[in-house]
Amino acid sequence: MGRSPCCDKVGLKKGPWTPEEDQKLLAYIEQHGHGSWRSLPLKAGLQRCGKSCRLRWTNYLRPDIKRGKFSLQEEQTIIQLHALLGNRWSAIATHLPKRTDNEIKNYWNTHLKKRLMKMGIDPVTHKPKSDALVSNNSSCSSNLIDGHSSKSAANLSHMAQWESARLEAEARLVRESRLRSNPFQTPHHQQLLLPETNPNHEMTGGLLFGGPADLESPSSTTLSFPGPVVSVSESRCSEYLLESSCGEVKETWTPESLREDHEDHHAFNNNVIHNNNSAEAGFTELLLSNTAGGCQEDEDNKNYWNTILDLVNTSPAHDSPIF
DNA sequence: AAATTGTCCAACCGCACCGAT
DNA sequence: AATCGGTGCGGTTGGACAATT
Repeated sequence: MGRSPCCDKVGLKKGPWTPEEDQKLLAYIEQHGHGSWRSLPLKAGLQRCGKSCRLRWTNYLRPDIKRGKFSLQEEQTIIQLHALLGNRWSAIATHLPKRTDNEIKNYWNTHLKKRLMKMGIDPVTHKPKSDALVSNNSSCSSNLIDGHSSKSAANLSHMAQWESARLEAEARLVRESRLRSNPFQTPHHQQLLLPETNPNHEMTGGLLFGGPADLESPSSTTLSFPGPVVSVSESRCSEYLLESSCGEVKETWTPESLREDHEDHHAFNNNVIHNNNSAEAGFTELLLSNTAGGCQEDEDNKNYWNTILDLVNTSPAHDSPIF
């Protein structure tokens, strides 16, 4: 389409921000909210493009940012979520309060990815890099992972696909909900009014969802499949998750059946996360605890995650100065 | 002590998405 | 339906700093 640049680059400053610039940006947002990022620099007296201001704010100046070393718990969460979501940093960041997607991305690239590789685990697939490596070394800890069936891995991949879609919607809701509670939020953008209480919330996939009357979700979630692009309902995602985790998928998911889901995706849009806490805690819990059914695949899945986490936690490399 | 190499992370860039027109 | 502006996302870069030779 050939878009015009986000701002006139001529005369605009690039590179590291000075304390004075930070102060100007902070002061302006505290007083007015960011409003339109495009027009902010001029109003705030900054020689920066709006995009640069937004980045500086979201990754550095925002008051709700935690800086410093990642805790073991945070590392585990990142690894788990990355296994399911891949490089969906913003979705992952949703589950790590006060961490930015950029920070998580950097931490993954500089620490966790290397650590997994050193352990012989492919950081992309989260599986041992080669079967040969495993079969040739029965004492190798990665053997524990590879004992896991390919069926389970396939299930995991399906789960990831669905969970990914759900998380996207979830992340959006959480972001918007946060904006609501953020005193510096833009006054007219992205405002979302969540009900304070919900008399009939139900557990769905480890999360609390309100009834249809709760609110209209800002957008649907779209998945890409071989075939038509469809939207699927939250309830269907959860069903699928449960089915997959037991290895008992009851039906083949054809484009037609998925299209049916498109029919009721409105119901998905009407589902709402009841509050931030349940939204942020829900998924990880689901990941590790939706094995209540007790079927073999459940155990396999649980073992898979436990093994990854154990490996990371007990790896000598973990304490090595290399990392 | 100086030069080289490696690591980290803030910031940039380009693209995609979404809503408005 | 097409276009446009605003924003968000993920990949990449480059400079500062640390470690090593």
